[in-house]
Amino acid sequence: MRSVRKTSNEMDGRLLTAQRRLLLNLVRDADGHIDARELYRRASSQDERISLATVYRGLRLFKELGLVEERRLGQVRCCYELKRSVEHQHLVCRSCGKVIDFESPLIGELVDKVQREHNFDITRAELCLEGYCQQCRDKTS
Amino acid sequence: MRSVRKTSNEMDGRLLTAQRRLLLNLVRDADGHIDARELYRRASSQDERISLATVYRGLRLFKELGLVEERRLGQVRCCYELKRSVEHQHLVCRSCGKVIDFESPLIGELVDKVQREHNFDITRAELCLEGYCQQCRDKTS
DNA sequence: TTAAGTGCAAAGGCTTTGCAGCATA
DNA sequence: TATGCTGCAAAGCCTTTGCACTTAA
Repeated sequence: MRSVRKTSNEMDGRLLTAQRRLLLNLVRDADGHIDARELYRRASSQDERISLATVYRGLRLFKELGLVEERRLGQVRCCYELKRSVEHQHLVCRSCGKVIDFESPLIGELVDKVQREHNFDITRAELCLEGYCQQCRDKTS
Repeated sequence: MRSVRKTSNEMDGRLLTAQRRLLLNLVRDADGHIDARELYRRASSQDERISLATVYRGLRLFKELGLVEERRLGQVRCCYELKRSVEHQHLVCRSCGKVIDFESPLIGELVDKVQREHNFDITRAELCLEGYCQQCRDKTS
């Protein structure tokens, strides 16, 4: 196994091994919305010896380091995506499964308001809107 | 097994058996935010012969009939609650696990805006805010 | 040399399913 | 009687863990 010098302190003293680098790259390339199983499938095609345990351990580490975020889309399983600087939310088509990212200042307003009204210190806001996209509506009508 | 005449068409031709009535009552009494395991625990204390399979089958049926809603709070497991007429969202304390329901007109505004901008027909909005409540902040400071 | 990371297989949760028996219409 | 519902146990997922081996500092 070859490991790679960590680029900065982003790995916080942990090793950026070949497996972890591969996983991070795949999460990045997936542009959000990849789940553990699919990540394993893609990783296997580039490194057939990688194990599912390594995928799960990697994802947990990335979460802990704040590199990757875990989100739930609709009622399905967890998806992972690279953490970005701008907060965003998800819009999911219940028919074709397409996921659209969006952001809105209304979320911030809402968070502020709820914080004040309920005396909470809010650290995370996760909104998932579900419905049907234009194309899917066209198909069924 | 004793079953009960369905009160209206809310069971849509399905039987409102003693088990299902018990489960619905328990979900109602829990006032939202009960998970399958806890529901089974409480149901068992009133009917020790009830099985976990019946709980899961009941919950699935209630969901299909639109009597009960399944929600995810934070990154933990699914919770179930009676469907209410007014849409509401959840605020969860990461420390003590307390769940507060809230509603806000900003959600509706946001949904409208996203619908227009992305040409979606939005059928469901699920927002989960996480953070720390006043009491938990007081304790740790 | 020591600590960390990996693959493999086994074990853990949670949830669903097959089946035989029971209850209800 | 025919259909639907139940309990039980087994099986299915997804995820975590124990262990021996490998790698990197």
